[in-house]
Order: sequence, then structure tokens, then C-alpha cells
Amino acid sequence: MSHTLGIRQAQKQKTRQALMDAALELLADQSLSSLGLREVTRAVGVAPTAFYRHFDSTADLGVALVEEALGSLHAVISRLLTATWDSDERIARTVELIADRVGSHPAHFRFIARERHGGVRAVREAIGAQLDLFTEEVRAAISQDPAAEGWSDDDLLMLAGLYVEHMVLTASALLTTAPEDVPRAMRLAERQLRLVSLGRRHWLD
Amino acid sequence: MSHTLGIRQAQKQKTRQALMDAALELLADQSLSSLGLREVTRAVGVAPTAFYRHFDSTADLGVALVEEALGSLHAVISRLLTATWDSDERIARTVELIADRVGSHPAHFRFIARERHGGVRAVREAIGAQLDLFTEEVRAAISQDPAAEGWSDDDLLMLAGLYVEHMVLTASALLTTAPEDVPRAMRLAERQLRLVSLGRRHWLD
DNA sequence: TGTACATCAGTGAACGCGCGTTCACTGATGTAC
DNA sequence: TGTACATCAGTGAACGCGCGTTCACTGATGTAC
Repeated sequence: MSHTLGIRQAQKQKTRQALMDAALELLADQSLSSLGLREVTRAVGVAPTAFYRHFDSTADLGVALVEEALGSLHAVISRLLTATWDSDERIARTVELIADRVGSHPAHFRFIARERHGGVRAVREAIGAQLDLFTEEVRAAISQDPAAEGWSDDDLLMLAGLYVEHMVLTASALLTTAPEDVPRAMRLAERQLRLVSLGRRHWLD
Repeated sequence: MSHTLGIRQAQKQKTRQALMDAALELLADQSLSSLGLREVTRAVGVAPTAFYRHFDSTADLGVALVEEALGSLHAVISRLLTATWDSDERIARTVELIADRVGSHPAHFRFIARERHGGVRAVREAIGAQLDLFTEEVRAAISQDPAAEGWSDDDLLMLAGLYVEHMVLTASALLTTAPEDVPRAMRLAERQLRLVSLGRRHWLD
């Protein structure tokens, strides 16, 4: 069983999480570089000064949000990558997974899409580092595939980058898609992945 | 010869352009949603109130920047699309073109990458509309290609979307690439495009 | 179990500052005759 | 060409407001004995 925190630690965690949740909601219609510390504390219902017990700045809070948004995805994606499906099934499952996560955590994905090229360097770099990790994980996975025989490491990384970029792209497209158009957007993403798979199959021709 | 503006109009244009240039520079390390009107006028050396003679708000200025950044690209891209090169040459020229434009107008591309999913709705929508235009232009061009025989309109749009997304992606990747690594990044982009072209060639197999 | 002291998450007042917006203005440029 | 009036890009003072940060504080929780 897990270690139980003291009352004080538990309450602190709760406030910290409330600050992150409130910030994520406020970031629905603004960027991190314009998010105010007082806005966040007001939304939570604590004094402005309480903010400093948890974060140095809103940029610092942003870095924590990156971890929250992307940290848990590694396990999910690794499960996807090690399953033994044929190409079409893997594509369908991948797009489904993305649609599910975007549907259940839209604010997290909007945050990542918005801040990936946003105005706060520390956050941009944290997101870039996470995406690089995903790319490396995908590269390692596809290098195990028999279809990867004869591929250079560089080409594998190129393909992995294409896949990761396409995942990010699909997630952000789904965010701005009306619910009734989601199936259409998913099928579009699947066709794009199928085209890439075709290219992959003929790369060494 | 072109119509000559009066002295008053010419001076007004000059101030307007100075405001846009200053804003673009200030946006190097922040997002539009945190850009202040007074910051911009201070950088130009005019009174804060002068801003209102040109723009309703910084969001309004942002929309003008979108047009400045992307408007002139239509002609350039259309020239690229109508030239009759083989696949590899077209890919090389496309990547070269992107690298050239990013090199000569880095601030414009950074602005587009940053605000494409940024916190200001009007600007996001203006960028989205421009990218949709590019996608339609690419679709029209590739539908003329003999290789497009048998393709549905929907599949052509899918492929065009993939190309446009890849251009945006390449531009933003080049922005964060150290000068000495630019050739490597260009070659990476070329290989990705070549893989997509391979998939395209075998789409109807 | 009870007591005495230490810790520390959250408080609330205070600060100086830059913000966006209003308003009446000035003076160079434009226009009508 | 000269004159009298209209236009309007840019000015500068003023406003109320919310910001980030500091500081000494309070009182519940944690710890040592």
C-alpha cells in the first residue's frame, strides 16, 4: 500500500492541484504569457500570496502542467506500440486512442498545442523534450518491426518524427472539430496514416 | 505608374507599418495575448493614443500581421506548383523555398507558428482561413497531375492537407534550428516529403 | 496520553507601477474658390 | 497664385484599475519527550 501523507501535505497537494486545474481552465481563451497569478488564485479562492507556496511563477506552473498533460501518455503509447496488430488495425487504434484522450482531457491538449510554440521558453522546452521522448520511443518500437530491416537509424528517426507530428496534428485538429464531425476527422487522420504506411513499405524499393 | 499618396496618407502608412514591425519584434518572446498597446507605441516612439488611429486593439493588429505574413506566399507557392519538375526536384525546390522565406522573414513565421493555436480567436481564425486557402490551392494543383487519375476529391484534399501541414511544420522546425544544422533539417524535411510521395504513388495499388 | 515547542500553508495589508481608454487639443496637410 | 476653411494624424494629461511582490502574521499540524 502507498504511503499516506500527513494532513498538512495532503491539503497542500489539494491546493496545488486546484491551482493547476484553475490555470488550465483560464488558459482556454488566453496564452500562458498573459495568465496572471492573481487570476489563478482568485479562481481557486485563496490569497494571491498562497501561490508562492507552490510555484515560483506562472511559467513554473506551466512546466508542471506539461508533465501532467504528457507524462501519463508514455505508458499508454508504449502499450499501443508493443501490441501485435496489422497495419490497418494499429492505425485505427492509434486514432481512437488520440480521440479518446482529447475527448476526456481537452484542456490539456489545447494547452500543449497552444504553448508548444508559445511565448514562454521554459514551457516550450519542456514540451519539446517530451515530444522528443515520444519520438525516441516510437523509433525504438518501429526498429523492432521486421519491416524496419535495411533502414538506417536516421531514417527510422525521420519516420518516428513524422508519426509523432501527425499525432500532435490530429489531436489539435480534433480539438477544433465539432462533435458531429469527429468521425470524419478521425477517418481523415487514418487515411493520412495509411498513406504514410504505404510510403514506408516502399521506402527501400 | 502607381497612384501617389498624399503626404498625409504616406506618413500614416509609415506609422502603421512601424507599429506592425515593432509588434512583430516584441512578439519574439511573448504571445499576442500579452502584447500591450503601450509597449508597441513606446517602441515606435509615438503617443499611446496614436495606436487607435490605426488599429482597434492589439488583436486587430495581429490580424493585419497574418495578412502581411501569409498573403504574399500565395503567388510564390502557385509558381512552385505550376512548374513542371519531377518529384525529387519539386521536393528540393519546395524545401529550399521554405528555408529561404524563413531565413529572410523569421519573425513572420514565428508569429504564425505561435499564434496558429494561440490565445486570440480572431488571429487563430485568420491563420486558419489562410491555411485552408493554401490547402485548396495545392489540391487544385495536384488534381491536374496525371498521377491524380482515379483519386477522389476527398483523397486529394487529404493529401493537400498533409503537404500544407508539412510545410508549416518544416518552417517552424527551421526556426528553432541552429544555422549550422539547417542543411540537415532541410534534408530531413525532404526525406519526409519523399516518403509521402512514395505513399501517394502506391495509393491506388 | 499530555505537554511544550517547531513548522509552515495560507492570510491580509500595503507598495509602486504600467496598463487601456477618454478627451479636448494642435498644427500640418488638403480642398474649394 | 493666394486665401480661408476643413480634415485628421498625432499629442499629452488624466482616470481608475489590477498587477506582482514584500512582509509580518496566525493557527492548525507535526514532533520530541
